[in-house]
Amino acid sequence: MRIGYPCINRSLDCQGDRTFRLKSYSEGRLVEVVGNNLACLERMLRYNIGHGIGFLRVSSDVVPFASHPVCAFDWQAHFQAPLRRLGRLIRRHRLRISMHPDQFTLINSPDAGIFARSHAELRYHADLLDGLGLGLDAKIQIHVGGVYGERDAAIGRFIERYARIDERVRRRLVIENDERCYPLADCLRIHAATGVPVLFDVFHHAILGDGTTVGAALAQVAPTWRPADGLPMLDYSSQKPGARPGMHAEHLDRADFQRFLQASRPHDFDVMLEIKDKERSALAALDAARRDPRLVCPVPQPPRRPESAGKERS
DNA sequence: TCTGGTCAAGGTGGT
DNA sequence: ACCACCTTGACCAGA
Repeated sequence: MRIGYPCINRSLDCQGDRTFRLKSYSEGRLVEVVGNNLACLERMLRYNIGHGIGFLRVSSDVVPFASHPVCAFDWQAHFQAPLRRLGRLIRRHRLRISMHPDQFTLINSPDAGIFARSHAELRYHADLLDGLGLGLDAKIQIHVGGVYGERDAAIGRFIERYARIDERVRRRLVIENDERCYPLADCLRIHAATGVPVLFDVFHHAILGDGTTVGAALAQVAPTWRPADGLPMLDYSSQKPGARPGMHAEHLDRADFQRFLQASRPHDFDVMLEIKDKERSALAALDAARRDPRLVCPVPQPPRRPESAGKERS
């Protein structure tokens, strides 16, 4: 079990998801922002290594407009060296990486144009993970999509479209149960038809589920991940007190997290904390899990010769 | 320099 | 048909 947080580290004075307006798109601007985002990603990775955080969701905004027609720039070639370097850092410390394209990525839309744009967006995510040189355990998680008034047809369309997606996307793609449209049971049904692994969202399941316990749900989800996919990934959050059901908490609810750790035994997985205060909750979760035999932390920084110690950080 | 309206993309659910 | 919400900060035009 590794523990992680999504996209942003609030303790650092850098943002790895900086973007700009489409209207002000230029190659110069793109290069500047991507350079910034990669530098900040490196700082997040080093922070995580230093703090025992083994799992990170990389922001979809690392390369703004990457899947938009306006972007004709070969960013993969231009940033090949830094991408490779970050990838080596990730692999050396056995960090787990995921990405989560946003809600506009809908492969089951009846609109062929929306599917095409979503496919392009997924290719970008795969390009970034490939560019980092990461193994197939680095996943891209999406939701099933919309219902469009006909669930069965919408699920059928997902299955059809999945077969048409590029292999280099498909081998990284996983689907996640959501809190409005598609509960775990639907995801498992889609898995049975396609083989796509199912990423279990504990909080969504509590809102839109059939009452299956966490333990029983994990027993169903675990076999959907093949060995090459790595450990199953999970999303965990808890309810923001007093807010509309479904709102993510500001801080880790330690007691709830410990109940989750208890209930999830003996299954092993990597858990992503979808909680607003990001790395602070990850640190609290690490502390809450410190006696859990499943917990693994990044391999500590190997000792370095003094003259090379400063180089990689510059 | 400051401020607030606005930002690529879609779908759901309420009125 | 239309709007708020999801989620979120920060970009950037205009004062």
